[in-house]
Amino acid sequence: MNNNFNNISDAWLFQLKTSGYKITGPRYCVIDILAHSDKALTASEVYNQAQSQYPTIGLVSIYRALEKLEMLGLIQRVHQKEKCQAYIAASHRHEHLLVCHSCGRVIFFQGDNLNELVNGIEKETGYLVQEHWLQLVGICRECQYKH
Amino acid sequence: MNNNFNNISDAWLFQLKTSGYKITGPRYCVIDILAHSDKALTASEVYNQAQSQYPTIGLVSIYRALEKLEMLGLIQRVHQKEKCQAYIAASHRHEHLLVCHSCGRVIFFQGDNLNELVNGIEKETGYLVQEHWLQLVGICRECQYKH
DNA sequence: GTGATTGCAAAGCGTTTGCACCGTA
DNA sequence: TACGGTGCAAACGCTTTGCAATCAC
Repeated sequence: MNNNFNNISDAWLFQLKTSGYKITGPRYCVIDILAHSDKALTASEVYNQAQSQYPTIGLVSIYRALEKLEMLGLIQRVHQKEKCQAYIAASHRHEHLLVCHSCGRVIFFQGDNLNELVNGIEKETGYLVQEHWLQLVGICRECQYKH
Repeated sequence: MNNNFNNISDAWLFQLKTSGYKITGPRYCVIDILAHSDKALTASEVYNQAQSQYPTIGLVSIYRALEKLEMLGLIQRVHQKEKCQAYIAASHRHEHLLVCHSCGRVIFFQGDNLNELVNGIEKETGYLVQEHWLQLVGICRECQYKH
């Protein structure tokens, strides 16, 4: 296993290792899948994809790998109306999500400026606002042309 | 049972009735609890509160009542990091949520203007943005003074 | 009276835990 | 070699379903 960061997977593996965890087959497999997915995946979706490249993998290992990757800030949950248990590679910068309602593809965007809004709301309500959570839902280019 | 709309409960009961559903004890009870709560409540939280005023109520009836109230647009889910199964009275106007991270109290606010941001993102990404979802998390005035 | 609604019990589903075995470092 | 990680099976908690009894209209 090399440590030149040709891609996200390697960076994740490195961070796993330097955090004191071992690099194992199941973890490698989960990382490979999530680092290259542009759709948020649930544990069982990862499981299904994983079985072709690691047939003996157990669903439990997926759950445990997801837990660690989330703890390390490498993946994040995507909340949707129907379900909130899907994970996607986390963004390092301050970014927000745009989810395709049809195919589930996720992209990140920056550039919201909510400071003014937030300040006004703090004055109005007395709340101290700690974080904001903005997510757009729409239809991606490909799905628009499918219909 | 009267139909003058002294409060939210009555409006909800009226809408239930005019939508063809019967007004029953369990439904009345769930409506009474949710229409007067400023915190998002899960099914089992509603259940716990309900038992004092309707001791024979079943958890299943709570689930079925919540389902109908959500369908009618009278309540809505509140998404939080840990859990996304809690309901609160829905806002009619275009409003967003501000949730207290400490006590769970929810208030609504208006006045976001994301049109500019959304237009820019549509051009940039090719996505057609259908809805946006903005939620603030903070600490309410009371909880700030508790510590 | 009639059909919708209820509450119980059981099933269902996704997730977590206990444990003996295995594999990385 | 040591101990963290694995996979199986079982437990768990939340939610849904089947069904006979009940209740609103």
